[in-house]
Amino acid sequence: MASAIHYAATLRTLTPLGALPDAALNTLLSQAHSHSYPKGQPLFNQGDAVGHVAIILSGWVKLTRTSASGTEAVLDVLSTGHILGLQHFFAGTPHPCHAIVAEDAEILSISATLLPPLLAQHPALTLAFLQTLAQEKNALEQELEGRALQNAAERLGCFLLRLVPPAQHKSTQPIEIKLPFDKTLIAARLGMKPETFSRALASLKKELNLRINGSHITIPRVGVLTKQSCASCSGVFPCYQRNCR
Amino acid sequence: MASAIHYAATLRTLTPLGALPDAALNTLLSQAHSHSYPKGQPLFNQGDAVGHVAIILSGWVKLTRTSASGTEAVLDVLSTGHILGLQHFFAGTPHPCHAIVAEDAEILSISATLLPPLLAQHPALTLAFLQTLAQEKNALEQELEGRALQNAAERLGCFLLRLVPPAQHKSTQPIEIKLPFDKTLIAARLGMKPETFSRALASLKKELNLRINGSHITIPRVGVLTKQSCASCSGVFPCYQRNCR
DNA sequence: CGAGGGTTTGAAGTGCATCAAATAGTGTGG
DNA sequence: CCACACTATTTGATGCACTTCAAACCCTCG
Repeated sequence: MASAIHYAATLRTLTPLGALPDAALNTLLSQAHSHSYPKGQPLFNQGDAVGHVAIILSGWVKLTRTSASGTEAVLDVLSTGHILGLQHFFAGTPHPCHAIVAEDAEILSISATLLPPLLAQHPALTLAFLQTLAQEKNALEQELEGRALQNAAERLGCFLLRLVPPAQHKSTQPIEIKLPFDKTLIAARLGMKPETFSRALASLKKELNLRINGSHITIPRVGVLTKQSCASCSGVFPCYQRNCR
Repeated sequence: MASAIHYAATLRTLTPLGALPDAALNTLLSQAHSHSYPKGQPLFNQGDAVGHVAIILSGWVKLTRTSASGTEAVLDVLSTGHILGLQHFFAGTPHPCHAIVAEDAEILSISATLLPPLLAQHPALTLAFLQTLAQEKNALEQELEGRALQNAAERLGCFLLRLVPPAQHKSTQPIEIKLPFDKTLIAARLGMKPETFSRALASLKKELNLRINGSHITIPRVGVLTKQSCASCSGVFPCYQRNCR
């Protein structure tokens, strides 16, 4: 456990907590604690009561649901700046999914009891949460569209594109990106099996002359990848409000 | 166009507008107008600016996205009490999807310009919107899980179960339900082709002794359907916060 | 009655999953 | 620094669920 005040700047730019005035944010952070979690550790499980919200400071956390027959669906894999449990707090339901650390993570916990008075005092915070949730819901609908309309290779291409830094979206130079976590987890995140992921990547490599070295991938021409991946999608790259880093 | 005051009671129970005091709701409704739209009519299109929010008073509206190559994904099909465009208003983006009337509908339009002052004056409304959005986001994640883990027949079974009135969830008597819209649209809503829908229904019919007469379906034992449909899903029926009627 | 959309049925094709096994990569203890 | 154990990733062969294409059927409505 450590004090969390020195994360203020990060939280201000990356999360809706930026809607709070400095003093209120500092007060809030003085009541929060950050903690390191190793890969594999659950932050909460499906069915748990929502006792606190958890802000990811670093690392990756996957949200999953497990069916009665034991298969696991990965809903999302989240990183710095994402607030876990917020929507469950507002929905008034227990956690409907598991949150499991996918890559060693630093997590800031805020007790749910602190939120109601904070919301009452700071309407701007409430609106900021509303905006965040609305954008996340849009992103989720886009995800659903992708599952319906794109094949495995297109979904993967789309994922790779979202790893390209915004400054290089229009670049005509080769771009090197690094996969942020396990290929197995990326596969699950994209709704496919590891074997399918591997074959999809191989086919993209062939078509687009990707250079692949473990988790490092060089895309010779971003524009060409865009053309192949965005064909059966309703948006045009860059299409995601929320990106993947 | 007609005045909308007489919808107050409906809106109070079915929508987050119920968080408003009577006077404020009535004022709001006096500035809103209801209008009938025939099947097929678009309420807004992908890319449109968000000029107003639209509350469904009756009928059905489908939300769809169209890919560059022309295929259509149905995100949801919505009915009485759902507020269209709210999340796009809060996200600050143009409409990312089409809203098209699927069955003749009565729609109440509220200009988006009315919302900011209303939210400023009524924090309870803001919180109610937050709750609604959070629940809808949960439902969407459940949908995503379903697409990942359930096969066509299971998704259909799940859909049929959500048409059973809550009072009869535990009943051991045969229940008759009526499909609320076209089988073709239900198929799209469930992420399958009409042919697949038809075969899935036929297989459920055989396994569960459904009686099928056009859009009227009799389920001899709800519990048996539950067992077959909820097997590869993380929830236990009744699992949906929001239901389908 | 006839036109046209919704629905069903059949036959064939396709993409992804599954199963199985090889290979590469990573961390551990000696 | 190496051998081992273990996991991640790739590759091949096969199966299955859903799609696609085609045609029949059915139902409603002018």
